[in-house]
Amino acid sequence: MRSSIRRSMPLFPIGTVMKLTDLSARQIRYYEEHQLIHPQRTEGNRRLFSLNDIDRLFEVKDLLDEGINMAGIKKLLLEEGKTVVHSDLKDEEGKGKKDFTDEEVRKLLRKELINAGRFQRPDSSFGEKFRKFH
DNA sequence: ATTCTTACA
DNA sequence: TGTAAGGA
Repeated sequence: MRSSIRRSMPLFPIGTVMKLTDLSARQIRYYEEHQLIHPQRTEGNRRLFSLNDIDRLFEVKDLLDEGINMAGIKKLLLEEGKTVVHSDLKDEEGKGKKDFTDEEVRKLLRKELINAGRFQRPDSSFGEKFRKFH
């Protein structure tokens, strides 16, 4: 299939994920405890989230808005999780979910790099834009 | 400046 | 879930 960057590649620190998903660090870490996401760690023990982790976070957020509790969310996402967790080479097959094109990924990464070396900037639209890819 | 873990007036 | 504390 197309030449895409593996969606499970560790890329963003928790701060970025917070802005993207509009979830608190507390919530993100809590969902990790519940095996809903599996961010990797850097040598310094910092979490690095992949695009798959972020997708999952959005799903969790949606389910939460629908009034579903952790137990329910885990039951729903954990099954599918078996596919996502080990999806280094393939993860969209049979799930009906679109994959990011290299250009889309590069676009996101570029934005990250640009904002990485600058002060604090309140961004409220990126999360929605990102979400639109779904 | 950021993120991490632990714990709870 | 928020938030403070103390270290990396």
